[in-house]
Amino acid sequence: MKNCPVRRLIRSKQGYHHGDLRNALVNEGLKLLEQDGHPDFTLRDLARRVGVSAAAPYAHFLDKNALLAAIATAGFNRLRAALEGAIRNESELTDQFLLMGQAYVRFGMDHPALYELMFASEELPPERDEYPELKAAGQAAFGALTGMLERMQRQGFLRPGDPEADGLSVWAHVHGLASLIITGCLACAGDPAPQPAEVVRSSLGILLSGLRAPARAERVA
Amino acid sequence: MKNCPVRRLIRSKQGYHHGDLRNALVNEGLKLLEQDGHPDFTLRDLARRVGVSAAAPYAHFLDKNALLAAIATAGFNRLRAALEGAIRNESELTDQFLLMGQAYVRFGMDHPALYELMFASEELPPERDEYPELKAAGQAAFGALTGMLERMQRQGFLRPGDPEADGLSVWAHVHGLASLIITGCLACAGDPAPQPAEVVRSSLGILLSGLRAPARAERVA
DNA sequence: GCGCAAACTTAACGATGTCAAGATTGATGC
DNA sequence: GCATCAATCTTGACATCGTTAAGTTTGCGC
Repeated sequence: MKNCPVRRLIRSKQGYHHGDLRNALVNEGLKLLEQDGHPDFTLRDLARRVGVSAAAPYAHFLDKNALLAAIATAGFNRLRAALEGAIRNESELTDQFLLMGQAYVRFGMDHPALYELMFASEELPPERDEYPELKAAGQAAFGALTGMLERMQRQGFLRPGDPEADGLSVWAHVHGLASLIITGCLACAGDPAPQPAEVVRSSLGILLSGLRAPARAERVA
Repeated sequence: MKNCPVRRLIRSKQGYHHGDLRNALVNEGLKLLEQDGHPDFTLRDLARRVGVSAAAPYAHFLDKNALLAAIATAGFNRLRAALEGAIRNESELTDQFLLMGQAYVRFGMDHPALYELMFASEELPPERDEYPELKAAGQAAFGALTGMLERMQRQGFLRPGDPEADGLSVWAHVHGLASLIITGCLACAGDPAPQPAEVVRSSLGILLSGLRAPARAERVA
């Protein structure tokens, strides 16, 4: 970002100074998550792949956790893009709920390691305020959900309600689906193992019914 | 289990042989998860607390992962007990859905570290067949959900359907809620931060509406 | 062109999971 | 009652990890 690191990278290729190590680490981290499917990689290995020493990352990240937070931030940005892309050029507002829900779960299935990292509170502490960019990226992705819900409510495809509250329901639902699928729990829940795509479709159908039905009075305290 | 380890424990207190190290490790692990709130503890520290050397656990567990699987198994047993206990002595079938759903999420909130471990696929590999007892305990907990749904369907409180398919929807939903709360994502999703109990109640209400509504024809392929 | 601060390397530290080798013990067969 | 054996535990070691301190290299502003 600052001082045009790309130019420096081109100029001094493979010199003592890498030039754009920060982005290189994040990108290589994303690549590494993609290829071996589990979110526990080694800082040393990552540095090795980028071609720097094991201590070099500490010039750009306070911690290994800070690097993980940067990778997770990139993950939330990609998730938001996936959600928005799923309903782009889709004029039928009715279908957008299922399309976006399916896109969410598919993102988790396609990038399980990245997805797990994004929601791992072991490494990324629950006080996500520690990483403002991560928090903002997560909120932006969530905004794609609530935005879609708000449009559907306004057009009468859903019962009127607080888009943020309903968004949390939808988020929890699709996140739960993705998480159960990734952790292999869904495969244990039936014999024969349920088909993920089928479970997602029927499950989203149930939730959509609930979001269409008029809000009912609470029954249980 | 075999050879009545408890009697041996009483007899030879603190000798060279511990007597019931396997259970002691699991129980101390549960206690450790409870007290420091994050699921990454050290095998050496656990052994230290139980009063044995760092290598002693390897007489009872192939791996650190195998020990974690045993702890997670105990966690699923406790979860099932919590779910069943939530609707015990509850004659009103109508309320059981919300009661059990709330009990599920509360279990996650009350035991975040244990809950995270139970669903961490980093340590516990997605092929959970590797740990048959863990798989069985998870299925049993899931059975508490489907059993409740089946009773409600039979009594006409829910629209008829496949209890297992509906159970997966409910499981995904409450798991998603618990996971978002534990990881701190829910706290980031609003300003001011939404109250977990309130989100859970309204969210379960929406899902319940969907499970009551007659199944609709699919609209989207 | 000089100097300085940022970006890197090397070397080391403590801690971790794990293993091989040996010590200790309870239980079993005679 | 005693030797034996397998299970259980300890000791000591190994490679690897995240992280830090100290020194080296380099680009950039003056």
